[in-house]
Amino acid sequence: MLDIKLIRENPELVRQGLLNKNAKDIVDDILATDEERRSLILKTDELKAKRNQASVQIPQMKKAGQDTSAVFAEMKLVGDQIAQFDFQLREIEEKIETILRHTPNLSHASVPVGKTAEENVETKQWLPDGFSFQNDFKVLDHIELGKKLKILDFERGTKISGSGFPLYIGKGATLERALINFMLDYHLQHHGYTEVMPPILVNRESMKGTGQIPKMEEDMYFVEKDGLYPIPTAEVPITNIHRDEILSEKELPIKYVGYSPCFRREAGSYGKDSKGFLRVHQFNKVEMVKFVKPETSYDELELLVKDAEDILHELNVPYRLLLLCTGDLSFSAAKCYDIETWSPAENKWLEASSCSNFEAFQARRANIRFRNETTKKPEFLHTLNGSGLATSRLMVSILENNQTPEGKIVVPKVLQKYTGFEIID
RNA sequence: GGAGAGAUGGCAGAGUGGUUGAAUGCGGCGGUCUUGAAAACCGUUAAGGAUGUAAGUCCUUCCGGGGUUCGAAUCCCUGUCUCUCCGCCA
Repeated sequence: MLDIKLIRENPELVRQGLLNKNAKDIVDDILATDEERRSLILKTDELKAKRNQASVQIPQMKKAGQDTSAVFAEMKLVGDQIAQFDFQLREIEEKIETILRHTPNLSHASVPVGKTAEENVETKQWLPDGFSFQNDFKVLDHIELGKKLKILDFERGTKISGSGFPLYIGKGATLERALINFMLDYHLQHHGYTEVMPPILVNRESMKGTGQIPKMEEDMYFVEKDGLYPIPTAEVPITNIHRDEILSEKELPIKYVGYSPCFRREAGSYGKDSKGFLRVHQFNKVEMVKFVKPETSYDELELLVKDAEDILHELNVPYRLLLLCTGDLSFSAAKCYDIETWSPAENKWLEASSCSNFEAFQARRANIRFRNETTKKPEFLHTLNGSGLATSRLMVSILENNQTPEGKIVVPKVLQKYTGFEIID
């Protein structure tokens, strides 16, 4: 959520920021409504002060044996008026709230201005030793490999649940589990995170806190009977760990890493890019979430990206780093790097991680603060998160890049102690 | 799922209609004492909003929503959550 004070004090800055993010310009609407709100507050506060004064006087009058009926009559009227103004005020505040909740975060000054993904900036490409974009043999895609080696069964997954629900079998399931464990362990041992295993059904407040709701409500699964949402990412429960809390400055930064399955409806995306693992309704992800002091959040973002990259170095997976342009940034993000891994069969880069700084946007929505030791006042902290990483697309790259001309898969060295086997054949 | 109890400040915990934004304890912060620390003692310590250059002034908030009343932490209705017992159960 944007800070209404920022809109009040820097309307043109906000206007330009929203334009950069391809978002609706809500500035004038907000300013007018806010004006209305404040004048109403002025009126009600005055009446309430009057009522409070009477409340002090009445007991005194009673004690003195004076007649209070005139005051009662007057205060009755005052009370009715207060009720009326309060009702109006609530409507206005709801209006402001609704607008703000539907308004995306502004991007950071270092983010390139652009309309679409075309204008994202590739900032880095990392290729393993001996890697080549050309192969001397015909590479199979992950679906063919999965079928041939009996490690992935998309047809049966469809039978069990529907399309987009992959079934891992045999060494495929083991490899997936190995990958998750390796990533978790690596972040714990090398990057100083605290492991969490969060609930994977969350309530509406939590979904609002991180910004999936109301804007992206249609893309979310929903268990109507209990009012719970299967999480689209562990970012939701993990960020909400500290919802409505005031943390001490000493505790920061707090860094959590956690594995969870992720559920996304994302309807209306069939055909292109939707086969196999490329777009699924359920996938596994190791997620990193940080709660940090505002002045450190951009340094922490760079570290977060590095943490994700380290995993790919260890796995020896070719990847590139993209700095998203303003128009391609997600709703809540102020700055975001995507990490894309190479798929030789698709002959393209696949997004496997997204590392974002949300600044105070989520913290304001979820009311996550820390007490500034100098001023002694609570302030909104900054939240960040990044996939470290999502397994499904990463699995595409691992399978395809590690296949032999005979169609076998060589398990990456670092995963072997987790899988217990070196080759899938 | 059934029955009962409860939800108050950073935490614990009083308060059952009128200077109660809220006793008390703990914790935090500042000070006295001390070479320093601890202990002891003294003081201080909620959040949000409106207004104002500021000092300040005012308003709101005792789980959420609604009601009764001149006035609600306190009474009534309702929702949510927590705990205890029973049932079911990986």
